[in-house]
Amino acid sequence: MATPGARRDTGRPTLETVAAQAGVSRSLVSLVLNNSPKVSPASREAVLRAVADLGYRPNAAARRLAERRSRTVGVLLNDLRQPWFADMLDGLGPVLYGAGKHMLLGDGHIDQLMDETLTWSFLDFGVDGLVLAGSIPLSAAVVSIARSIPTVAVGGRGLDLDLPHVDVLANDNERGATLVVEHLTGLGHTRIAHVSGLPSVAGRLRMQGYQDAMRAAGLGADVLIEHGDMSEEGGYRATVRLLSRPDRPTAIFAANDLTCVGALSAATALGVRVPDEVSLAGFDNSLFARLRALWLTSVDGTAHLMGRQAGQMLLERIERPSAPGQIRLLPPRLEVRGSTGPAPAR
Amino acid sequence: MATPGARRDTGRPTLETVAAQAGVSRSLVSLVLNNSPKVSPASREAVLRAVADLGYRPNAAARRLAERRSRTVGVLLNDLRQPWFADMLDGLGPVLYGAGKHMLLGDGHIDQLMDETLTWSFLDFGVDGLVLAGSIPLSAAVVSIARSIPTVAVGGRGLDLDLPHVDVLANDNERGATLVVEHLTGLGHTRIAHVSGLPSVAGRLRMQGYQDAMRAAGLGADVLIEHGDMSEEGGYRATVRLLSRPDRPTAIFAANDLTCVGALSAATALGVRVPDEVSLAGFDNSLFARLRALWLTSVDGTAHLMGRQAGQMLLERIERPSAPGQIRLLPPRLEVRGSTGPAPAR
DNA sequence: CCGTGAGGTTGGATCGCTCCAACGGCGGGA
DNA sequence: TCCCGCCGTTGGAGCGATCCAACCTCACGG
Repeated sequence: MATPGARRDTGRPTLETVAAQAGVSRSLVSLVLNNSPKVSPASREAVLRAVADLGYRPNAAARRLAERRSRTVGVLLNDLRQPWFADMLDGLGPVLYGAGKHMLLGDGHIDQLMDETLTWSFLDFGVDGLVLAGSIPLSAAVVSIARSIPTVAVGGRGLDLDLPHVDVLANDNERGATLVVEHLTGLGHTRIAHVSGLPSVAGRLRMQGYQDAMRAAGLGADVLIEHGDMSEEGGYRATVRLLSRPDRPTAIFAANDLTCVGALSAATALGVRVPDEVSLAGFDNSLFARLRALWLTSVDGTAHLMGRQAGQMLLERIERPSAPGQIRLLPPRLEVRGSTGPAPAR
Repeated sequence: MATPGARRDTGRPTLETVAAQAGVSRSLVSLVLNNSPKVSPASREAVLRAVADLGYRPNAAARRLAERRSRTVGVLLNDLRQPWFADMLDGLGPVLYGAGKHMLLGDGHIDQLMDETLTWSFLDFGVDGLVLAGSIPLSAAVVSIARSIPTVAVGGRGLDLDLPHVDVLANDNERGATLVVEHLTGLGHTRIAHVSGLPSVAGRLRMQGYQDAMRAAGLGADVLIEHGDMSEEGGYRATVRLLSRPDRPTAIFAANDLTCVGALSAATALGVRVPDEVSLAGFDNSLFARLRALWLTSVDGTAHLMGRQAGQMLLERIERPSAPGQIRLLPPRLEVRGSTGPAPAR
């Protein structure tokens, strides 16, 4: 695919073009574009008009090359399918754009299949900062990047990240689990089981929170855990096992909404009425939980707020890259819906 | 080599560094990296070792500036919340990466809030091509971009795009609607209603397909449409209206899965059993439709395949930018699940 | 013995921008 | 009147890559 011969002229106006049109020098145009205070109103006016007339837009690559920074941050999501990303991004975007930064999105899931080209390309591109969202697997590429540029991890993974200058912003998963247990005990439940979502850090913390809260409520002996895997299928299977026990639980706390949906299906399939005979609670307050047909009580991780805060933390870190990394936990909120109700009379 | 006014040295190795280490010239290193055939095995070896030793990675901005192309395509999604994007991207990603292109993702929804900075930044960055996914509103920015660089529109919008050199790849929405109607008539239904999703082009086409298919089945007189808006809420309301009629339909074709979920809730709320008393079918075969607890019959738009094809079309268009734009429709598939069943005996 | 061409290799120009040192004009203080 | 400082402005040197024309070896045929 070698294209021999003359380099094509793209025809797009450059600084040079604008300068000529405005009758000033390249440098002056540059100063105007970066709104330097030391430009006379007259020149500024002339330049701006030339810019408008020509429809000039600066070449990002050239700017990046000269400036040695890209005014761009990379956002690595672990799987676009996770609904909370959208909310998180809605919070993150405005903060970054407000600071004059652009956002590059990448899907870590696809990236993995692609031999991490994306992650590397973030580095090659020279992003000024990186947001790791969700439980990104700590591949060599990611670690290497996180070590060399300002990074904030938001969401699930990260608490065990243990990199010196990386900030971590997460849901207080343990607190969320506590909220659920308190809600359920408040309704009179004692046999409260948990369907875990173990592979992930978030899952582990939620399980931990469940155990602690149960003990704190004096229900340490009633702790009952079946393992799921954060999927609907896993939730279904685990719940079938739970509801088949002779001393079946009257309430189930699922590690996430998808698991909870699985639990709901299982209860329906076994003819156990929700919430009359068994209460179900999920985690994430995702779109699923909000569907009328499901209407699940769920812990809200305040994704939007997390996005905003992640943005601010990243901007601060870009300012002072070597500040010690901090961990910030956001308090979750319980959204009570139709899947939980009073414990059945014995 | 006294460099006056020394700018900060980032410490990252450059071509120069590698060349020095390998004892050859910059140019040779460049040739090796672009695997030119005219390099002696010895030099190639030496260069590659130096690259590995130094951990050299080419600077994307510099490359882009010199090459005048970015090896990158922009993907503008209209709203990350749409589940089919993930599947589409799973199809698109490998094709593009396979051709040595990177992918920049952008969320048009956020972008709108942000005054279209993203869209412009794609242009500034100099993406080689653009994928418009879903029903992107045709803002000035988008139109201007689509006019100046190779673009493929995939998914909902686009059929009415009417830009000379833009390819359009879409679901055959009308055919999908036909599949549903045929499935339902095959089950003995005649009073088949439709909950539309009008604002969007896809919604209009699905409605059109429904009408045509009804007529083709000799049920032109039974055409019954209530307007929804592609949301759960809209589906709920429309279905309440439909099921409250004296001659209530025995089957409802919803414009998308979310609408169908709303319809399901409405049926449940009104005490109408699904599928015994009313059959429901959706469109998109999204995660919702696949949830056991909902288990909706739905039209599958083969998002993964669309992604793959969109990638190929874009690559071709990048090769020959001025070829006439083509429109390609992909045949959908009906995924039959638990929400449809035989028409109730009269 | 020399011209020739192919195979490798090299320097330098270039991409479009930023940044810095230097420069010209103008007004005010000595 | 002269000098100095300040404000605006300018040319030029990078940034880190690509690419082309020029160049240097040799091997080989005449």
